[in-house]
Amino acid sequence: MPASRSLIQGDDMYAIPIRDFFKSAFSVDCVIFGYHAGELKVLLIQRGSEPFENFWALPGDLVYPDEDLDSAANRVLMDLTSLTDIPIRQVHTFGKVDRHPLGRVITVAYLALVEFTELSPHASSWARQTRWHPISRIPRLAFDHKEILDRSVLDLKTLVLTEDIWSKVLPEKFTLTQFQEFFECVLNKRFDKGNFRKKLSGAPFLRQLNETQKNVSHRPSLLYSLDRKKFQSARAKGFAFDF
Amino acid sequence: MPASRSLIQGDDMYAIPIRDFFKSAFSVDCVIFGYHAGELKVLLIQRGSEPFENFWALPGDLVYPDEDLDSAANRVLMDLTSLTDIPIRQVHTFGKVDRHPLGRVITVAYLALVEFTELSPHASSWARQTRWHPISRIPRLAFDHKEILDRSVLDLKTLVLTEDIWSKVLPEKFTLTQFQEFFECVLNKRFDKGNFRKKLSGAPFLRQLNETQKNVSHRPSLLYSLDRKKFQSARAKGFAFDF
DNA sequence: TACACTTATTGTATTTTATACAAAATGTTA
DNA sequence: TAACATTTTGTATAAAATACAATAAGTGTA
Repeated sequence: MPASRSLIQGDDMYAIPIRDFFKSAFSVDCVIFGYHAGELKVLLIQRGSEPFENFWALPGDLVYPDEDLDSAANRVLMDLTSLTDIPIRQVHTFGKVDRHPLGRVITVAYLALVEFTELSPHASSWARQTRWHPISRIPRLAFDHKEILDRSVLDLKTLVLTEDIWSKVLPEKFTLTQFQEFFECVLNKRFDKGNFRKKLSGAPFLRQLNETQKNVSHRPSLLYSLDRKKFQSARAKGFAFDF
Repeated sequence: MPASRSLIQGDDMYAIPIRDFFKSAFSVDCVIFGYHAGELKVLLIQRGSEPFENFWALPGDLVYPDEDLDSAANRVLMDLTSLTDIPIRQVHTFGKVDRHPLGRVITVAYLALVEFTELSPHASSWARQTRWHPISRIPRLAFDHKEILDRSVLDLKTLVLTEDIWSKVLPEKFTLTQFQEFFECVLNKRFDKGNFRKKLSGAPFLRQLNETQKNVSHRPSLLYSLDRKKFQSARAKGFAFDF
């Protein structure tokens, strides 16, 4: 395509009328990962209408003309889970010409991570049902959602090492074992217990509490909490886990 | 916004007619980084028309209705530099409601890295002029392009450690010193010469050639070349530089 | 109470990697 | 041939990663 087709940049000699450009839509799709006790799942909806009626799909929606992209992603998350205040991250934008049967629709994928037992997603007008699916067993998905999901799983692995998106999956007070199990699950690796703790022992963002586990039939663990401020400032200086 | 406004998902009781969603456009903007001899620059254009006439801006264009996102980014790069076969990477999508004066336009930012002396970008119908600007001295930019650029500089630092987008900035045959200088420049760090080489000495993707520098007034360096295949397979196994 | 049991926590010895710095090598140039 | 500039190799030390063992502190049970 010659540059001269361009209009918005100023040359309209052979240009497509600009109104022909303003006939597209964009959507957001949310990859909502759920973690609990060593299991990683993803929240899917079963579509209630065409196209791809009855197919499982990532929850998503068209973006309103007067709505920011990030707001749209938060809205979808909110509609489905009633959760606000969940950190979300943009992953990638998928824009193949024919990816949507109804017209030209590109979609911006977002990723979130929550504790899935704390959350009962409601079916909604547009979702026949919602269900947590283990990431290891995913049904056939609508649109290009499998590609979006695969990409997001990779991105999640990077993100847990650099950002505190895991802050919502651990209880307010957690043990180092829980902390380790989470990373083992997401990264799909095992760590030596002693060495894992040694690595974390200097971390300024882990506050050791004067409290221990209760009612466990073994030596109770010390409890820790996350100091978000200190994590952010460590991150700003370039900190990342090197698991 | 209530979920019930959604239409594409199936509920049209209170919905905005779907045609009202298909009134947006999207563009791509290319952050073309140029490297040469320890200097990092970015290619900007001076806009030839409104909006933001005469402002410096990232090269970009609206995406045609029948054009994939990646193709559009390649087209912009091609129009401006006549270079094909440059690896590009999607960075982020910027979608604030009012980011474009002509209507709802979200933009997908792409990043590329080239050797800037090998390239004479042409001014074009839509670009009054083009110029390489050192990343340390950037003029006021049109739209939200400063935000896009800042974000891309950060992404570049991550990308050079994990992907071979640097493959186009080094000559076919290069010295380890050149290799080191490139990373020092982009990452804005200094490395010990001996230790830097030691780290690289095991790298299977660096082929040592039976050839040395010519016409240098000091001990000539051995020349190396990149084995792309081996780099890719190392990368697939999780390799990344840890500079 | 004493002892088994389970997991937490600390420790230690070994290997590997990073770092700082120096020495030697190899071309050009005067 | 010696000065010069950079490459290349080496070495000594410090730091970090790893494997694995020992000890601690609860619960449950004889």
